[in-house]
Amino acid sequence: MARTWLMKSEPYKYSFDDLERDGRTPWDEIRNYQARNFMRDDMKIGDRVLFYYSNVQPPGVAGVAEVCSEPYPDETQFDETSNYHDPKATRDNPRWILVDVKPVKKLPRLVTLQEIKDEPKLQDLPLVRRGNRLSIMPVSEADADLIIDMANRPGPEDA
DNA sequence: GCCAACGTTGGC
DNA sequence: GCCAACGTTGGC
Repeated sequence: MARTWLMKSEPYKYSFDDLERDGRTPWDEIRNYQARNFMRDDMKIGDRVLFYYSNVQPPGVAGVAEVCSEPYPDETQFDETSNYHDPKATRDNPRWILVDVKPVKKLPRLVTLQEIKDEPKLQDLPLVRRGNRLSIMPVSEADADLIIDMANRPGPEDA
């Protein structure tokens, strides 16, 4: 049974438009064990992904993507010139594992964090809970469906 | 730019 | 294995 995930990206580094241009991308540079474990242990090809814009004004969900590879090592951990180089990682014993993601559809508009906070049905989303710093988190099918649905309705500022 | 809330590191 | 110090995330 396919699941849904929310994955954060800073759009000035990598946006949904970039993903559409590239066709697919390795979800690299994740250096958090919990986020890695989701990719390594729980994600399956075909799982749905909500592509979330963080660290911008306003933050929110911009598009739908899909997991499109088995887990494999993040190349940036082996690159000594990268900020994400991990001296303790080796080819035989890689520490950071990722999956590839491909675009499905850009949402008609951004569903903002504020809207998600204002929606009573979405209060169980890890995103709106205190101290959420996870860059990858599971989302229930119902919550994901609702967020996608919200993108097809007018935003609060259009009301 | 600030800072709260977290995760990680390393000395002990 | 504890925990203080430090670094990072990310909304505001």
